[in-house]
Amino acid sequence: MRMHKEMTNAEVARLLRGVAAAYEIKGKDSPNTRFRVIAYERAADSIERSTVEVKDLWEDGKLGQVPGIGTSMAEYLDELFKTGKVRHFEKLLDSLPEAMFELLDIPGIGAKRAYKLVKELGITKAHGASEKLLRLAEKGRIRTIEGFGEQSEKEIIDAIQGVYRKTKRFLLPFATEVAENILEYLRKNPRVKRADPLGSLRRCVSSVGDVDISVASDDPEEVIKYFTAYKNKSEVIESGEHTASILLPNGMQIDLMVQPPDTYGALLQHFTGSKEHNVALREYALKKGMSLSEYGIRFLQKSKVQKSKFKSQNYNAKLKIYQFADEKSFYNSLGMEWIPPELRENQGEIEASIEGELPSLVEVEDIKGDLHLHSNFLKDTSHDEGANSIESMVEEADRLGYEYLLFTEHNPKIDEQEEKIMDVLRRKKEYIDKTNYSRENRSGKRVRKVFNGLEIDIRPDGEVALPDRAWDFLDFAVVSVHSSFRGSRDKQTKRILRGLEHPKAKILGHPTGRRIGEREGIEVDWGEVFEFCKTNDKWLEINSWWDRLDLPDILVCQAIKVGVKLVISTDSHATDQMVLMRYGVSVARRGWAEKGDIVNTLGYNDFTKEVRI
DNA sequence: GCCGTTTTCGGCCCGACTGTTTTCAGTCG
Repeated sequence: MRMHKEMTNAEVARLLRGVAAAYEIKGKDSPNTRFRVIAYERAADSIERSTVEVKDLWEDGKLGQVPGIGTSMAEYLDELFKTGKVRHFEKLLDSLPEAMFELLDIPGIGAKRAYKLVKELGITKAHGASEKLLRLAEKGRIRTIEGFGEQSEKEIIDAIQGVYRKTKRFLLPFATEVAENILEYLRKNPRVKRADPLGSLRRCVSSVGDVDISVASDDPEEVIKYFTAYKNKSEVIESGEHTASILLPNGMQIDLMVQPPDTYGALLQHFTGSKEHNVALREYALKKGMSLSEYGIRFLQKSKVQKSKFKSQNYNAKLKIYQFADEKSFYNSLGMEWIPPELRENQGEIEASIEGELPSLVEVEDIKGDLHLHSNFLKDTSHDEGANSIESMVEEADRLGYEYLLFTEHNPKIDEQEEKIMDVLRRKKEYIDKTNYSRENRSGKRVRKVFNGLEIDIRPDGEVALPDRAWDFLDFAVVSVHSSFRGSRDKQTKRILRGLEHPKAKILGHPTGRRIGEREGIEVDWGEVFEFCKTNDKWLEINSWWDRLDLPDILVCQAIKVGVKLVISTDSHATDQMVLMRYGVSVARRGWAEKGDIVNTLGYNDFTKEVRI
């Protein structure tokens, strides 16, 4: 396995997984090996999930912040980043065939099987090891190895071929919409008592692999029959007693699980995850003498918990397990508050829940205005024009119950003559002033204000793409990066801070610039940007656009800790996109945001005080 | 090797599935 100084998180994680595999094979005799392997795997998971580069943390002397990295691991990483290698790891890895490590990527093959396959089949070249394995499998060579058979040979073939196929992930808004159609269909059946999304979809992770759904019903057979009869499917993959899977024409797999209403709570809890949340929850319960599973809670003999708390619960004497109809009673029985699914990532929510200090998360209903809207009023803008009129977007805002809006068409192309730019912006201001006047008086019931803004490019050097005197036409504006996404952290940080210089540059739009599945965002010293925003009253946007969802949840969490104010906006380019606000809200919730952290939850009067215009 | 609301020592999540197994090992989520 290659090591070098500039290792990314993914590479470090891969290295640690390799070390875990090596220990699994070499340390058979030592009783502690099992846990050492787990420790390395946990550290790898933790590093892979971290949005901050571990190398940067190391430079700042903050390696200890990463969960799962203790004194030994920190010393090894220190050696790795300093010298480009870890002698201890090299010694361990060099004594094993290099080819086995590539096989670890194949589902169903772990350390032991990878080692055995490579040894028995004499695969020596590390590069292309899985292709070689595939060819040998197709020749029927694997079934001859002790511990393998025809079945496992076939599985290995499927798995290797599948590696190159099954990588597709779906964006949250898309998966949610598909799932909701199916949930709606299921709920129409009178035998369905409850139907819920599970897994990453329920936790509102920004992209999801497959869609899992659970149903509470006393008649699983009937529900499965009904589910597999869903019209908009391309095939039924599997249909059993309690579970079934269908495939949709777009390639999305929908897995269904049916359970009786009495035991539905533990099931919902278990399959909502995350894995890390569940592991931490079970470890906590274990210390109190309780064992948790998808079936309920079982008491260990040494348990000191008062079982009186459980009196109201269903006790299944045969299975010796307490069963739960809903999640709330499950968590409550552990002495905890119910934890919103968005928080279940083992990021401190368990501790907060025990202390009764869970945040009161922001909700869609709290939002009082949309601050990023593209109408079709301006032509020849630097990027996409909106599809609909200001009027139609204002009508939609009324329907959504908003009290104010900010129109933020892209700035006019900068190479136009300055007088021309001034002209169109003057016309827009006059139009909005006029419209507001008539609407406020006519409505009678509620004041609704339309603010005049723009979304202005921050150019590579940090200058904004607008003539200085044009700012006078605007109430306040969004500034955003739309180009030059590479570039050093230092340069990009300076660029952002300069872009926010003007007092009316109030909001930093889609701050990282990422497009999920397309490109990474810009590299920025977020700590510095957060401090700047806090001191200078700038707001960071959580953009609800389906493949942006930007700020990402983890940065939301960090920003809030510093005390930075955020806004949630849709970046709508058409009227029917304004309902996408819920996805921005879900990002905020995953970042532990409360109503008070989000500026556009303020009513009109408080908002104008906050924006100071 | 990590970690602390019983612990700085002594623990370490839980169950399903699969295969080659006559009682368990490996892998996964």
